[in-house]
Formats: sequence, structure tokens, C-alpha cells
Amino acid sequence: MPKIGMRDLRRAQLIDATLQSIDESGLSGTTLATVAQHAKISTGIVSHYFGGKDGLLEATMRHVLHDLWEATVRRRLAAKDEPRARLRAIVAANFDVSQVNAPVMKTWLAFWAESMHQPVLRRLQRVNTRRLHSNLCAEFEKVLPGAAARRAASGLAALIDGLWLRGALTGEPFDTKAALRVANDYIDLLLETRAKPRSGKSAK
Amino acid sequence: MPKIGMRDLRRAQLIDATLQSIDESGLSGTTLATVAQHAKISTGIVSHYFGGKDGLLEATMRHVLHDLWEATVRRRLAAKDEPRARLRAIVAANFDVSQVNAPVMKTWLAFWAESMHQPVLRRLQRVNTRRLHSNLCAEFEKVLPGAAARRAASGLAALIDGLWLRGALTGEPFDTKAALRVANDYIDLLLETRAKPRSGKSAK
Amino acid sequence: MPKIGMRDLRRAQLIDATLQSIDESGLSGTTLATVAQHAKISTGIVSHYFGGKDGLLEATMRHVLHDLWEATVRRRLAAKDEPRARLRAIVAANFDVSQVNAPVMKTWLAFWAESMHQPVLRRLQRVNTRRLHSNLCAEFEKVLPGAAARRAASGLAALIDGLWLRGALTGEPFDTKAALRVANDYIDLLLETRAKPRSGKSAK
Amino acid sequence: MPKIGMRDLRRAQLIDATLQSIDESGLSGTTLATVAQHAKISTGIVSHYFGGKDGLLEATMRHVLHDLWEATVRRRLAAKDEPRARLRAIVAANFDVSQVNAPVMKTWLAFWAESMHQPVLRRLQRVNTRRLHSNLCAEFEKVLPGAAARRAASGLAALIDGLWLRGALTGEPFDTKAALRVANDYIDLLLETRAKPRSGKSAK
DNA sequence: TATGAATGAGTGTTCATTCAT
DNA sequence: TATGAATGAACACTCATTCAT
Repeated sequence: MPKIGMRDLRRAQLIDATLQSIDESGLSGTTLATVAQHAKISTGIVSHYFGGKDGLLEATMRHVLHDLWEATVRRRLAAKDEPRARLRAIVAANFDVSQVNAPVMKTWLAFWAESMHQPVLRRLQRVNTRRLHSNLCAEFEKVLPGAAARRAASGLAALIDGLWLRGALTGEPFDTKAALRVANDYIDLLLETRAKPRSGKSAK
Repeated sequence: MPKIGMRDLRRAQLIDATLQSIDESGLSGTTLATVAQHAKISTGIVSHYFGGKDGLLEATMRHVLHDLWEATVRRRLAAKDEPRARLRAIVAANFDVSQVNAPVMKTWLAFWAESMHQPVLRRLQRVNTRRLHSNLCAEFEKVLPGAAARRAASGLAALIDGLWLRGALTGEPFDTKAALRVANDYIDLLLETRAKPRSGKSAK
Repeated sequence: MPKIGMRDLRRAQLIDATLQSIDESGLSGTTLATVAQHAKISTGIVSHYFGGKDGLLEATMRHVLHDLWEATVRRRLAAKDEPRARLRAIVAANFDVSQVNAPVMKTWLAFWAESMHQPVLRRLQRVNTRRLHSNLCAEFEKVLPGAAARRAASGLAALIDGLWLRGALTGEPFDTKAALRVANDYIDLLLETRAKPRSGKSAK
Repeated sequence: MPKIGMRDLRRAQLIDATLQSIDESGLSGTTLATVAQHAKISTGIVSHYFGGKDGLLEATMRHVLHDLWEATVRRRLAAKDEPRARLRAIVAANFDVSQVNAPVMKTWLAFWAESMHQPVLRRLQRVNTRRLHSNLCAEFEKVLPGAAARRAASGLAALIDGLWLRGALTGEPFDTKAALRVANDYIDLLLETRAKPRSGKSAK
């Protein structure tokens, strides 16, 4: 008798095993055999459920992205309906526990490298990059003129990713508090420019 | 008679071939054969000069890092001896043409992913991460109190890396001008805090 | 309560699915999964009814041979009780619709290749080869001396198989009419030798 | 130092190993490992020289076809310039020792089965089928009217293939003498029709 | 120094077969 | 009787590395 939901259970189990294996050995050191070993099932079943290794990485990344977006929605809903609070919520979502644990961070790094050469992954990556930017834009535009808002969004998006990146590369537990402080300070600085607009001659 | 410098010539030639191959196929798609093909030499010679594939990536990354540090030193020397100018010089070095071309950007991404699992690469990566931070710190400390300076350095380092990362991931030519503007604006904002220090209650 | 004849129904269904799958993908491209898919049943049931893939091919081939023999008997009974008519009937049976459709032709070709290495199939193939020869012999012996009759039977058997083979290999619908004409002409030529026996010095 | 002709030597060696392996285990039982074993070299080298298993079978079949065509040319040149002698030469070429040994016969059978589903092999097979027919046609047309010549060619081509096929399927050494006698007798019968043309109403 | 032929372990993937339900 | 999830051995193919020349 086929268990209802067996397919989803297995897929979740395999995605988890993939994250573990990438954590241990990196993507290049992750084989269907290591994934199967972590999941304590046979190798054949991995290809059976995901159609191959590529499908497995894609599914894993979709899972990670889903968690990120879910965290973003959740935190935004919980925040006061005000730009500063909303921006802080978005920032916090990017440093959510679902995003700053070792398996996920290593998977992100591998994903970026692969996305440069795999169309399917590239598409996922672009959607995510744009989503963060447009989320930030939406808030900044409430208080800043268009061009300045877009620049602010670019800056904050970059700062978020940069903080995340540098935190990930340490190899040590992510210092969420420090990252939040730097990012939130940046938000404050950007919002302050509202009052006394900058000269705009700063670009080299 | 072995030509003087033959070894260095070959190594430079192979490093260049490696960058090309990574540009074309990514690190996972790069084999000693593809590198040899790009360099128009035999496969055996690669292992001979670098001891293997790992040595090749390490050497390639050392080369890229060397270019970055060289650009940093050059631009700092050319800058006025003043924090703002020096900071701008450091920022510009990170967006130097030697760092924002496709082969190098893809190699950086691959390097980060690999550095999480290869001690040799990890060491390289740490040195670089710290070097940027301490360079920035040195300038900020001239005008900001210790803690604030370190925070500013962390922020600017993250922004630089984040701008670089988001630029690299587009897959299109890097928009240096836009990146410089965002980063330099951030410098200005950070330096302005000197006058009216922030309250420090911004962290969540 | 198991339905009476369920077993035979399933077997017929699976044999048909096997022929379809071989038609589509060849024997080497036919798996128990493709057979099950064509029969719209589960994979496990195939092994259950035939004990495995080998048993399936054997049963399929027995089915095809049964059709051939059945056609031979039917057409011989319908023919006048006279050597020429009987021989024509045997020829026609070998080009019966049950033998010259794409699924069956491709299965025959695969069967021949496999029969060289599988004792069970080899036995089937030998029985069939000999049956055709002895059927032809029986008729020729009514009008030709023993040695000549056997030689005539060998020739006609080979011509039948050769016409069938070349027709099968075209990949297009089998031209039964043309094959019949060539074979029947050969029968006529062979029977004419009765009057003016050949010299027998023709062999090299 | 690369030996001149190493490539051709290896290819010949591997083709021979393939024929041996097919003789032993059939095409379906032939793997790159069994071929490598027969050639006493490593498995990787097979794919290296032929690009894969498909390339290996194609090359092997090209080799067999080359032998057949070479035998045909050789024997035709040696024959008297007269239709009957030429036809006998063509027949004999098809039963040449290069074509009636066990490894080659089993390879032919496998080739036919595969050619139904592999375009590359199908093309080879068609060329060969047509070549025999047109070679025979060329001779028959010297002494028979067009339509009769083509029919004679079809008949003889089929008889040749049929004799070859039935001889191959026995699994015992090919009885070349018997095959030649039957085929040559058929040639004689066909050429005799020149004098007293047949009625043409023989087709069913 | 330089070659590239050769190796053989390792990879993703397929598939006949088994078995709990 | 029937299912299809699961197994695990087998496969073609890749590739870093070695080594005779």
C-alpha cells in the first residue's frame, strides 16, 4: 500500500541529507552516495525521487529559498506598518536562523558558484536577488524620492548580502546581533538623508 | 639548458588558462584537460607544475589576491593622505578591473565555496577578509572612536563585498560606477557620524 | 476469488505490451517498467507472472511462433492437396500478417540475436528452423528425388527467411506481394527441374 | 613520445576484442569492461578511443562491412568478366571466411536488431543492403530485361542473406559448400529464364 | 623539460528483482 | 492478487594522476 505523502516525506528527508552532506564535504564532495548514506537509504532512490543530482540541488535550493521567503513574510507581518520597522524586518529575515546555520550557508555559497553556469539555478538566483531589492525598494519609496530610494535599496541589499557573506566565511557561528546592528544603523542613516538630501557628487 | 623563468612563464600561462576555463565551465566543469587545452600544452604538465588540481586553484587564487592587494597599495599611494580619500581608494581597489571581470568573479565565487572545506584555501580567504577589515579600520580609527571605527569598518567591508557579490551574480558586466557611488555615499554617512554620534540603541 | 483465466488474460496483456515496447525501443531499450507502463499495470506483476525478463521474452517469442505455426496449419488445410499449392501455402504463412508487422519483425530480430547466447531461446529457434525445413521437404519429396528435395527445401527455406529479413530491415511496411512473387517463382523453377534434372556440377 | 599509428593499433585491437566479447556473451552481455578485459587494457581507454560504447559497435560493424566489401571487390576482380562468374563471385564474397566465423555472425545478428532503433547503424545497414542488390542488378541487367533483372537480384540477394542467416543460426560451423551450391543453382535457374521467359502470373 | 597514452577508482544513473502492505 | 517503494549491483563514462619515452 502506498503511503500517502511518502513522496513528500522522502523528498524532505533527502533535502535534509543533502544539506548535511554539503555541510560536511561541500557540494563538490557531495555524491548521491553520501546523500543516500546520510538519509540511510539506497543510492538508487535519490535519482528516483529527483531525477538526478541536478534536480536534487535545485530542490534543495528551492527549499532554502522557500524558508527565506517564508521568514520574510512572517516577520513583515509581525512588524509595525512603518518603513523603518518593515526594513528591519526584512533585514532580520535574511539573518533568520533558517539562513545562518552552517549547512544552509555552505549550500548558498555553492549555489552561487553553480548558478553562474546552470540556467535553472541562475533563474532561481535572479528571482531571489530581485525579490530582496524590490522588497526594500517598496519601503524606501514611501519616504525617499525614486532615485534615492532605489539607491538606498541597492545599498541595503548589498550590505545585507555582504554581512551574510562575511559572516558565512568565518566558519564560526554567525554573529546575528552584530550584523543586525550594522544593517539597522545603515537603515537609520539612509532614512536620515530624507531631511538633508546629499549633494550627489560623491561618485568618483 | 632550462630557460631562466621558464617555470614562472608556464605557471602564469596555466593560471590564465584556469581562469578562462572557470569562466567557460565553472570550477566543477574545469578539468586538467580543459586547462591544458586552453594553455595549449599537455595534460601531464599541469600536475607537474602545480602538483595537482588543488595546487592549481590555490595558485590561481593567490594570483587574484595578489592583483587585489597590488591594486590596493597602488591606489592608496595615489590617494591624498586623508581618511576619506584613502577609504575611497580602498573601495576602488576592490572594484578594480582586475577584480570585476567575468573569469575572476566566477573564480572568486568558486573559491569561497571551496574555502569552506579546504584548509589551504580557507587560510587564504581569512587573510584577505581580515586585510580588508584592518585596512578600513586603520583609516576609520583616525577619525572615529575605536568601537565605532570597527563597526564602520565592518559595515563598509560588508558593503564592498555585497556590492561586488550582487554585481558578480548578475552575469552582466559589472557596473563599477554605481557600486562606487553607493559605497562612497556610505563612507560619507559614516564619517558624518563623527560630528553627532549616534545613540547606539539601533541594534535589535 | 481468483477469476478463472485471469492468469492467461494477464499473460496475453503483458506479451502484447512487450511487443509494443520492443517496437518502440528495441529489446535493449525494453525494461520491465516500460512493459508495465504499456500494460498499465505495476512493475512487480511482470516478474510475478513470468519469473523475470527472460521469461517474458521467451513467452513472447512462443506466442509469435504459435501464430506462425497456426497460420501454417490453417493455410495448408485451405490449400489444394498438391505440392505446388502446399508449398505456396507454407510460403504465404511465413509472410502472414501476424509475422510481418513491425513489433513482431523487430522481436524476431532481437530473438535471433539473443538465441545465440540463451539456451532456452536457442531451442525454440532450432525447432522453428527445422519445422520450416521439414514442412518444405515433405512437399518437395513428393515430386523430387531425396537429395534434390532436401536441397530444394533448403533453398526455399533460405529464400523465405531472406525475403523476410530484407523486408524487415527496410523499416517500412513489408511488401508481401513482391516477396510472394519471388518465392513462388522460385518454387516454380525448382519444380521444373523435375523434368530436366540439373547436372549438379554447379557448386564451386 | 607518441607512437605513430598507436591510435589505429589500439582501435584494431579493441574492435577485435569486441568481436570476441560478442562471440562469448552477445552484445547485451558485452560491456566496456569485458571488451577491455579481452584487450587486456583498462576500461577508460575504450571510451577514450571510440567516444563510448555506441562508437565501438559502429566501428566494429564498419570493420566487418569493410571486410565484406573488400572481399567482394577482390573476388569480382578475380572472376571472368561474365555475368554468371561475376554473380558467383559476389555470392562467394558473402560467404567469405571473414563473414562466416562465429564472432562476425553473432555481431551481424546483433547489428540487425540494433539497427532498427539506432539511426547511425540503420544507415550502415541500408547502404549494405542496397549495395548487394545493386551489385547483383548490374550483372543481371546484362542478360535480363530490366524488371526481370531487378526481380532476379532481389531473389538472389534474399537467398544469400537467408542462407547466411540459417547457417549462422545453427550455431555450428558454417557449411559454405552447401550454401554456395544452393545459391549457384539459383543463379543458373535465373539465367536460364532468359531463353524461355516465365509467364509472370505466379504471384498470388 | 615535456608529452599524451594509460590507468583505475569514482560518478551518476538504470533496472531487475524483492517484499511489506 | 496486486502494488510500487526500495534495493543494490551493474553500467557507461570521467578524470586526476602516473610514467615510459
